[in-house]
Amino acid sequence: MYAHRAGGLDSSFEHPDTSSSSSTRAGGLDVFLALEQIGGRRSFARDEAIYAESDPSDCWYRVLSGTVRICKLLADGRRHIAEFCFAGDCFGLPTSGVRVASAEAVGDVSVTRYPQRAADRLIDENPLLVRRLYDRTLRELTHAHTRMLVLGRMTASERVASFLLEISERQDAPRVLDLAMSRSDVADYLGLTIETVCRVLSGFRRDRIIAIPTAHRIEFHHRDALEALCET
Amino acid sequence: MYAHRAGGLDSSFEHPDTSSSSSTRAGGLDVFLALEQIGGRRSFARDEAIYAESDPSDCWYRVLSGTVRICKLLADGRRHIAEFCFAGDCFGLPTSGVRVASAEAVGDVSVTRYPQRAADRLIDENPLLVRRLYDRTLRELTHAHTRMLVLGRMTASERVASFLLEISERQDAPRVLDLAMSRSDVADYLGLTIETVCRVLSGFRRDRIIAIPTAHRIEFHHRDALEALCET
DNA sequence: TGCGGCATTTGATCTAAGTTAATGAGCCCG
DNA sequence: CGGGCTCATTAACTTAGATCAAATGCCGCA
Repeated sequence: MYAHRAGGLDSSFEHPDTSSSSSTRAGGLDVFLALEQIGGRRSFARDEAIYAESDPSDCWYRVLSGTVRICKLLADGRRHIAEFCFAGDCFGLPTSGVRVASAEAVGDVSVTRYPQRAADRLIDENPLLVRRLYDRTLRELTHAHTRMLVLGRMTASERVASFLLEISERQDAPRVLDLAMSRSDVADYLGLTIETVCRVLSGFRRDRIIAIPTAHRIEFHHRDALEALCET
Repeated sequence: MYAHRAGGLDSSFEHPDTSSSSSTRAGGLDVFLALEQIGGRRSFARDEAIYAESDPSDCWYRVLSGTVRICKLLADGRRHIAEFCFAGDCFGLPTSGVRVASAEAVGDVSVTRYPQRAADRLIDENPLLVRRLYDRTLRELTHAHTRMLVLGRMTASERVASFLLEISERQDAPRVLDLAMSRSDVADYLGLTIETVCRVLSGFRRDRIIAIPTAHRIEFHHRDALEALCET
């Protein structure tokens, strides 16, 4: 349930963990290295927009450092965060010519930017690359399905527990958690309000399941209690 | 908002609408025709399982006729429907060796079944096929993001309105809607209860936005009112 | 045509989470 | 070092939607 690591926008090019038996090299050419060549580095400050909804979509990105949030807005300002992207994660892959969500820097962020045209050419030339991107996207889709279950059917406590475990697994730190994002980001990711997120976290702390030394640091005392909460 | 057609598990092989400039033919071989060759036909009765969660995943499917639901369950029986698949839609594409959701026939259903091994071989030989599957999966991911917004941030009325419009667009019938699925399926798709779905539909009927001649048939009288409800 | 069973609808409460509001804790900058 | 931010937390109250309960309607079948 909470094992999102393989599902999200993660998995670096360098450490593919797909079931594909294909080698990374094709005719002596490292296709992923080639992809790195065409990417340019960009930096964004906290809360800066990387792209906005309805922008033309002519490139995609990979996070080098920091955290990115992918957001969708309703007309009245309600916000939903579709995904958080950490170092190694890709985002903004093209589904049409126009962005269907915005991307913003949670803190200071640096990314590699891949122009669509050049990446497309590379993709057309390198079947392995498509295969890799395809496998990655299928895993993202699995993650999306898990998130739908969370948003559609889980209680506030279950959502927060699954969030803590998900982020912890993606950060690969089982005992402690550094949250780059605000309570408001967490709430919009989980379909809750800030206040509910706070109340649930305080509840977990009262029950000695976690400690919260500072607002953005969580220590796990009874990880099993959190795991029990989001058992499928 | 409600324009899910391009997003879902739809788009037949015959009518690709991707931005890929590649032709369907490679060296005179129609790769999609080849894919059809390796598929075997299967039929399932109403409520029959096509596969179950945690089953080994050694094939995938394409709907020929009828409607399929993709479900995930929580330990205590809470259910979520990740997707409805109609004629032409694919489902059960492999993300790992094990099913992460179950697939069930909503009514009587017939499908084409593609053995994983043979399809994989075909995919390794035909870069165009991966490219097509990749594009399709990216569109599914976009649809999944829209669904997350619906589940995370929309009210009951907005969810039901977006559902009616989504299904109507996928069925390509703008004035009338035949729902293959029960109220319970709709509720589990939208993260609501049966009763709430009924109440919202009754409300729409009271407001003369729709008519409900039979429980499984909806007529649109003021489509614009539904569209206004789920304006992003 | 009438009967049984299931799905749907409607109504009456209940409650989890939202809303509103007040307070507290960092933290940046002068 | 201290004042004024913003963000987080806590508490009081409200509400949308869930739950519980009771018709109602519809369809297959004898």
